Amino acid sequence: MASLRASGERVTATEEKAGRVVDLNDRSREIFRHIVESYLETGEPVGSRNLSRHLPMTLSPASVRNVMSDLEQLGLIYAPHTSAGRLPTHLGLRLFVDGILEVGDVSEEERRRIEQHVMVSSTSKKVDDMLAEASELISGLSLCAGLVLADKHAMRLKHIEFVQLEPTRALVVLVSEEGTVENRVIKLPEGLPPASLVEATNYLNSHIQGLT
DNA sequence: GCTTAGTATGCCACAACAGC
DNA sequence: GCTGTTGTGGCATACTAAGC
Repeated sequence: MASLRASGERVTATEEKAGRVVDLNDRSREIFRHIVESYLETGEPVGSRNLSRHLPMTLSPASVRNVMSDLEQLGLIYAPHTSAGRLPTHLGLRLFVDGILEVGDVSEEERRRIEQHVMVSSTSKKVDDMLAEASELISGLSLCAGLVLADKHAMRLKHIEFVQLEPTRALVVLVSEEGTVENRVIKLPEGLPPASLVEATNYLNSHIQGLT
């Protein structure tokens, strides 16, 4: 399985597959990129039909399936079951992230553009808008997917809300003083009366303001 | 629990195109 | 003209979710 480098160092099966990925044509790369990006966005399997609709080039679902089949053989994607779409494998995600990291150093010009853009944005916009714009800017400069994370340690709470989804699940909505909103789904103890959530909401809102 | 609709894949046949 | 490659469409099948 493992081949040998010129230096005699062994190449793992993973590295070997990664090398074969380089041989993929632009279309296969584009499809792989869409699968990973869609997965990162929704967490759901990506189907050939949906993919064919959203691809920049015109390809039928069957053609997309053929490419998907190649990507599956390379171990980059897999199907959770026969009638589901495809998900990126650990190897696929690894290669995708490596691809992002290997875009290269940011040039002085690019750095200046980013800083200038963020400075302008920060004076007039909400954090969510700034993050979206920063992601767009990075994506534009790198020609890859852009991923931007905000520092959550500094988030100071302004308001909290519990929304019961099911008897044992609730959605927690956290609003920060900066205006950012975060959602979390939590498990509830069985038999918890709905009034308890209202009580918890009122209690927390009177005690958490300004806390991290 | 059963039925139905929607969506997905695999397989096959066919068409278009390029290379010989 | 023949052959191989690539792309497309159609059909059968599988699975999930929703409705009854």
